[in-house]
Amino acid sequence: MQIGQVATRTELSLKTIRHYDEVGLVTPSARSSGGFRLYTEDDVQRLLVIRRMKPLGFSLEEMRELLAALDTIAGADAAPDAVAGARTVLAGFYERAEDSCARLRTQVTYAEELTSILKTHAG
Amino acid sequence: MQIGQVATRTELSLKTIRHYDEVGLVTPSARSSGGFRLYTEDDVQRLLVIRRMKPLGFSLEEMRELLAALDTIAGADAAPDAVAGARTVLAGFYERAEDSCARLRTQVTYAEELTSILKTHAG
DNA sequence: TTGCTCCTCACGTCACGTGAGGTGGC
DNA sequence: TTGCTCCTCACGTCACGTGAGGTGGC
Repeated sequence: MQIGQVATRTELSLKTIRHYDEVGLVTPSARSSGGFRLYTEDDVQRLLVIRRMKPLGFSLEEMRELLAALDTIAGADAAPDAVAGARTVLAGFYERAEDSCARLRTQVTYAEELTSILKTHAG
Repeated sequence: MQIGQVATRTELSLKTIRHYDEVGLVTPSARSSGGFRLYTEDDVQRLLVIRRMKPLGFSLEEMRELLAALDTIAGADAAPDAVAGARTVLAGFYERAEDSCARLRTQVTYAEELTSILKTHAG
């Protein structure tokens, strides 16, 4: 799948998808002979997970760590030590994710309040 | 009120508050003879409104417009034309605010899903 | 006078956006 | 060959963050 189709499916911009490649967050599984990025279905799924993860406020580098830890746990060939380390990493992210959820819920409340204020004044 | 106290009350950083001054979003009502920024209670309220407005995803420039429009409508000395214009501006922002609210609600759902995934894997 | 707060540059950063100029591929 | 998609620089942008070096004010 070429980058344009991926952009349509994920609703991310071409530049964002290229940026994620540059920083090593989502590297296309292959390149065409002419250098075109070629994405698999799994690559697209990874981009969709990232898109959903964005509101949690992690940096791209942190999301890379988080996804790597999830991959380690999911992988059947991981060493027990690595799996334990990954679980510890995820525990840290879980704490932060809980905080982010709380913050997001507060933000929704505020956003709704302000929206209703705008409604009463809009003409 | 000095900037430090304002930062404590609003939970914004000193640099953020200074930045809002630089771009003309919230200008302190006065300066001390030595150049210290001095904020009134109204200034702080304005900062708090901005803080609540941030999740709606407007740029600082747009927030400036929005607050100016609200001021125009609230002001008793505004010309009818100006008030009508302000209402039109607010109507536009209201549309966008509704979209942002919908987006935020979706994001909360996603964030909660991901958080529960992290919980099941964290150790 | 000491200590804490504040000031203004100036440069850095994060996550992209925006062209410029060129090439791939059906 | 045409037209659309894609490529890599390189620089810009938005909303701040980070020191550096200096000063205000109780």
